[in-house]
Amino acid sequence: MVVARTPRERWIEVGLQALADGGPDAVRVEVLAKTLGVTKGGFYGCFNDRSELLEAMLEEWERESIDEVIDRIEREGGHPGTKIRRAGVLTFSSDRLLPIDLAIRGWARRNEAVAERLRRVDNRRMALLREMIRTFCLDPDEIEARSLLAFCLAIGEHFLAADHGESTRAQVLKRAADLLFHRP
Amino acid sequence: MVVARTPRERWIEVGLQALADGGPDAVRVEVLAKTLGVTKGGFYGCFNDRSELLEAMLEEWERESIDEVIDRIEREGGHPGTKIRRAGVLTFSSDRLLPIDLAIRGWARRNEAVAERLRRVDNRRMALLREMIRTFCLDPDEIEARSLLAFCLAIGEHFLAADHGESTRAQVLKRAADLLFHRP
DNA sequence: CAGATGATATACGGCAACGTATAGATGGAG
DNA sequence: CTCCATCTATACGTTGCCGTATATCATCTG
Repeated sequence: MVVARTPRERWIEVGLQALADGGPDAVRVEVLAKTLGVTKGGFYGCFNDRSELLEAMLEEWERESIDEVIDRIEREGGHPGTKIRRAGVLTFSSDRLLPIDLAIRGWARRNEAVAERLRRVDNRRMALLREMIRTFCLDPDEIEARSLLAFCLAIGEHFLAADHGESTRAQVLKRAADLLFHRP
Repeated sequence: MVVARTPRERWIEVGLQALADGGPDAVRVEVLAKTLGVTKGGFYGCFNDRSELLEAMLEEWERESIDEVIDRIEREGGHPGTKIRRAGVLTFSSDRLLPIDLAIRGWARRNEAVAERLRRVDNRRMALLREMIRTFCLDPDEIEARSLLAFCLAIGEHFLAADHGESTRAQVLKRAADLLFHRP
């Protein structure tokens, strides 16, 4: 068995990078090949076509977003507050995962299969948020509302262009998080 | 002077529709022509090239989003709560403007010129939110935090795929809005 | 009614990307 | 060292789209 010089995983890796930088339409086989310093020759040995790469990219993203992040924080355990904070750091502070995450959210609006995967990942994350907020809030409806607010803040922040006068975005985010995560 | 059968505005209109449906990469001159039931012949009489159409689309969107929505609610006046509610209805409940708005947000992440326009529009909207929240909240930092939360909720909601158990998204949104818009 | 004017259709060349076919290179097995 | 399996480079045909050039067609004007 001759080893692949450019294995499947590398195509997926640069594919996710291209997705993060330019959306799904920027994931072009020949462009990825150039990025890797090869031609597309080997690509069609790993994948039947471009759509199969897109599928594999989503698979990998879902795996990294759930298996790696969530399973890892569950394994390390700790107080719910610690856990959700660690989950936030692992996904939304990751220079790697965050741009991919945002790109996939835009993609999901136009593609039901992508939306389905996103739903699985988002439901896991919402479960963590609820768990954390339940530690200081009793009303289930309010738990749900605060969880949605927190999630929307984490995501929506990156889709907003507004300024905040003297304050920085980080300062306003901090204050907003305080409102959500402290007993009313 | 012979009238244009397909004037500039119609290209912009179907362009915005294509943008809403498939993002900026879906705005293809020949595709729009087919949508309009014509060929691209007349297109290059209205625009020098495709990028000029994209520019004009953004111009039109900014105009509709600010001049029409904001100026209109300012003119009609009323209590800040009434105004911001009317503004929300006019933009975020619009089957026309909302999908364009969301598409532009994704686009802005990859294009500085688009981000600049979005900033102008978002700053106007944030100003309305602050004005409303100031009616029941005194702390300027908290006003800013609540405004950001409200805006992120309105936008982020559409980029989230999570479910809410027995509740509907609309119910959770209602409760979340109550948390933000009522005196602490 | 016959140009003239201006909008649109048609035809063209070019480019970028897809997917296929084939030839060549490379590493492991004997 | 040689051969074979397998991966990759190259070349090709096709498609979709851009932008240009030119022909055609509709409408206004005299």
